[in-house]
Amino acid sequence: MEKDGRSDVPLGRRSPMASTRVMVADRNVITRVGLRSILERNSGMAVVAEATTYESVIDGVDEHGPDVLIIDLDLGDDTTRGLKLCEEISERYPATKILVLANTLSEMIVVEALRRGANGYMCKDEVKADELGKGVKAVQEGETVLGRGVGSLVARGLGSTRGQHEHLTDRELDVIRAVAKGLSNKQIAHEMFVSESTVKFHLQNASKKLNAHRRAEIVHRATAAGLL
Amino acid sequence: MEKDGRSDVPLGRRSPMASTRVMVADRNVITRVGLRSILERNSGMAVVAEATTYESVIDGVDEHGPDVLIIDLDLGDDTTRGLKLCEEISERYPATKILVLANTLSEMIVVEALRRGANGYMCKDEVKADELGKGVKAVQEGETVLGRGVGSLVARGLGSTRGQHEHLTDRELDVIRAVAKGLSNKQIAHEMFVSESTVKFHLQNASKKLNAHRRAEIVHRATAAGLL
DNA sequence: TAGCGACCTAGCCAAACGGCTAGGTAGGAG
DNA sequence: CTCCTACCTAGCCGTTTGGCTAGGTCGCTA
Repeated sequence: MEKDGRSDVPLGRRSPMASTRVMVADRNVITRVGLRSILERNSGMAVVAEATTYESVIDGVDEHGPDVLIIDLDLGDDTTRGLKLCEEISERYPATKILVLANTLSEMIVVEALRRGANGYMCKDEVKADELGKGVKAVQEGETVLGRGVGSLVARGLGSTRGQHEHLTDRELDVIRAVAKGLSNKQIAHEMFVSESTVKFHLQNASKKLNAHRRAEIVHRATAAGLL
Repeated sequence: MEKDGRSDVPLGRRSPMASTRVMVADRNVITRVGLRSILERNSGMAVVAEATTYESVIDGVDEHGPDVLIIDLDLGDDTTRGLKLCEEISERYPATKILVLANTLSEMIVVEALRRGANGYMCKDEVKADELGKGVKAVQEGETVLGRGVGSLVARGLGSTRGQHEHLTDRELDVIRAVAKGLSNKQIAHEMFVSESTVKFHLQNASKKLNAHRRAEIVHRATAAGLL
């Protein structure tokens, strides 16, 4: 990506009267440019900063104090960091509203993001152009926005499971990643310097949290949830 | 998406002298707008058509006969259809070059796409803005373009495995999908109206093709390859 | 006609897994 | 201090796997 992972930009040449100052955090250039086009051209907003790495998001928010931060939680190889970022920003910069713009739709990620301070959640592949501007405006005004498909997903999840998946621990994630590589419990134990029993223990716990009963399913669900 | 999955657009108001006419097929509005911005603004190209579904791609190519088709193979829930599309277009419309623009990077998909007539392969998250224009121009001129990371991926794959993964059969895919759901061989057998032996048979074959040794790894690899 | 690929079936055996019970430690929060 | 969480370990037992060999039928193509 960009040399320092961040790029400042002259603000709103298209809309000098822009009422909303937004910052975009996404590793994908095409998406950044697309968002800028859509928001500046149609909604009279100004994209005042961009970021492509976890590190640079905070800096950007601090420097430019945007009204809304549009962020793809997956800025590296660990979506968990994106969630932590939500938490940090919503605490330290409450004036900046957060609109998550995700590639994939995972109930777990949605509720986690919302719980940690995100004000909205939309899915890139579902959203229409005009919904973006409306969504940004809505979160800026304090509303909580759930894009197409997201709302029903959450509702379905709450109804069926009463919202307990209480996120996997670091250790459990480690084990799952090893399982995905095709390792046996014995091999994983050796790799992690613990006993085979411990590996089975973590796997059992992960099974319950993910509501899976076989390691293949665990891998599948964890992948779908973007935890891998 | 759009009502009919396709939207024609007035061509190249920014560059009346546009030398390259490109068509964009991607379900994601943001990406479509972003590509348009990048290509028309910086490279003097014209995006003459867009498509968001498999069905509408052929129509678009047929009507507009673009020089280059930029396509995300994942236009629905079955990447395989994207591959078939490559084949069909490269056969029926040899004048239109195909540049695949993928979200994820999978050696298997890359070589399959190239084998079926794609002229280039780039990864959305890796590509830089200026590389897009250059890439489009290059494929238009008959070159084969592999974006950042793609080239080394393919090279690594060819060197290590001599390029044989000879794609999974329908049946194997069915079994793998069932495995991902956490079903046992017995359950899968019952669901597919075959014997448990058959399930094991397909799984064994899939294992060899994917170079995996445990079902969890099979699921993981198949997922990574976008076959799920 | 022979050959090939995709599909289906059977049986064997050691290894791996899942599900459980029943312990243990260390650190943080109330 | 006590509760709670994350972490670690042990053993048991029935089931499920992985890997193998050795067959079979279709339908297509050379």
